[in-house]
Amino acid sequence: MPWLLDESSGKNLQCRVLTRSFFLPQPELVAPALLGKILARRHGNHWIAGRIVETEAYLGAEDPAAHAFAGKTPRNAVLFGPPGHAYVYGIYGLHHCLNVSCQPDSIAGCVLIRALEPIAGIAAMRKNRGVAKDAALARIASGPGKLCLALGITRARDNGIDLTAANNSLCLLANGHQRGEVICGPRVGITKAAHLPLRFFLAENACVSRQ
DNA sequence: ATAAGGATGACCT
DNA sequence: GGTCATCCTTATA
Repeated sequence: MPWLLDESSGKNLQCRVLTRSFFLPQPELVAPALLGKILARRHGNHWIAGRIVETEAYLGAEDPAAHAFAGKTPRNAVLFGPPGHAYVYGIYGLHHCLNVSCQPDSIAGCVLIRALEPIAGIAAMRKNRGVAKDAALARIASGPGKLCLALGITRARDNGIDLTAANNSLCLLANGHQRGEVICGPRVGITKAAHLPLRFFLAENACVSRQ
């Protein structure tokens, strides 16, 4: 049971790792459920962590915008594996994006983590991003590429990691935090199936990737 | 062997 | 709001 120091409130947060069954339902159910949960990177005894404030659901064969749509390939194999694992891919040659696999083994589906509200290791996040020591908190991890850079997430290091094991260097945690109102809307940056309301974010949260 | 095209972010106006 | 930097996977020949 990890404890995280919330650097904003000064309080210690007792957390539990999310279970495999959390990720068993369809992505459109898991995506909103992940809002308010914590994505944590551990280097030995040191934690970098943030609360998830924005997600998107990507389905399987019925979703033309999903990487799994064209079938299983070496790149997207994690999506067809067991739930609760990290699918990390490079985009535009410049950025990485982090997804969590959903649904039972052999059924594709995932949730894209799009934005975090920094909780712990905030100085390290700023350093990883290459921004000033006093750069705005709300802009540190307010996008899928930004949060991967802030937490040092890459395909080479993290693709396929089990996010439901607290001992792993990357994992997903929950604490008793009560999240705010969830808003649903169209996904960002895609051209296919762009009308589907599969993006979820916390209302009036400054850390989402756009208003 | 080669070509096409992204689930983005930073910086400019 | 527009431009551009720039890499890897995939499909086709």
